[in-house]
Amino acid sequence: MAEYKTKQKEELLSYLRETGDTPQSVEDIFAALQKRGGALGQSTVYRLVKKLSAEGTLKCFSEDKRFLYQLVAGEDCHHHLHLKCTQCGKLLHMGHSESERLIEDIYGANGFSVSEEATTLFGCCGECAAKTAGNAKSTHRGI
Amino acid sequence: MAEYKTKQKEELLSYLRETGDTPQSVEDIFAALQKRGGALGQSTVYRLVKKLSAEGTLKCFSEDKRFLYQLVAGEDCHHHLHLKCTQCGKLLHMGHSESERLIEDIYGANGFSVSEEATTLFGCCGECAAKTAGNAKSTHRGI
DNA sequence: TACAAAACTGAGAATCGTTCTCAAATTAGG
DNA sequence: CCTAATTTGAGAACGATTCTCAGTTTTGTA
Repeated sequence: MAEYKTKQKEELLSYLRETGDTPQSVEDIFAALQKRGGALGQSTVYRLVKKLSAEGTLKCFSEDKRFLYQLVAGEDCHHHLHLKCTQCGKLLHMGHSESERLIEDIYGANGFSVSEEATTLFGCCGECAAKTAGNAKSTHRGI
Repeated sequence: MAEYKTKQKEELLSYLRETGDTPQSVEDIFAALQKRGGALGQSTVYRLVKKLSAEGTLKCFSEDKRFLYQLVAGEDCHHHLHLKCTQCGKLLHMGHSESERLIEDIYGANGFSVSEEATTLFGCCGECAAKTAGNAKSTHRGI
């Protein structure tokens, strides 16, 4: 008896499946689910989102002062690092073996075990680099 | 008349110069400056830290639920990636050349340019790994 | 040196995202 | 079914940050 299956969790996942690559705040999720029938309480959304992130099912990003969540597509998806483009929002997936190698290198050099679930590398994807070949727009918040 | 020079700002910068590589929360800064004579108000610390970040004088990154600030010392400090231990909170600095190599590898494999300023790698440092040699306690917050 | 406008400060109130609490409801195994 | 483990939800609590506004400091100018 480790984990129960609830309709609230299904609703939440279903919604995040629809929104796909667009990271959602708890407020977004709560409001959207309120509108369609399946209303979950706020606390529940916070709890689920937190739990699913810890499991690696969701990725969590901080935006200004709150957190955004997005479904990590695919099954084996928490066995590699993710690359998040800060311009278009796209989430790229590093290869499994590439991730492993990188993490081992870092461990070798620093004795530090990078967590694949907790880490996201931010930067600029190839397409965006091609498009915006000059005008970078920076918010002051570092991350 | 664009900018006035105040002793509060000097105090703050002086403190951050001392703490150097250890990122400080507003609370840290406020408490420390309180202890020594030069007490600035909280609001002032918040204001200064925000302004200085916007100017690029400070680097700001998020830890759990609040922001930490550190002086962008010289040319070196923003030219490497950071490793953040989610257990003890320590911030390790990757070597400059190691960072570069890693970023180049990723670029080669994915066409993605990792931003050193925006990225922090989360995980577990050697000491903590030694201590808690079994019961891994993960916080969910990715960033 | 005096003056006034502009910028800065600080104490406390307000805001707002998130977590906590706890009783009630739901789920799964026996 | 029965019962224990787990999840839910409403609202209170919390805590980091921002706002407000009257008073102070800084700076350019006369």
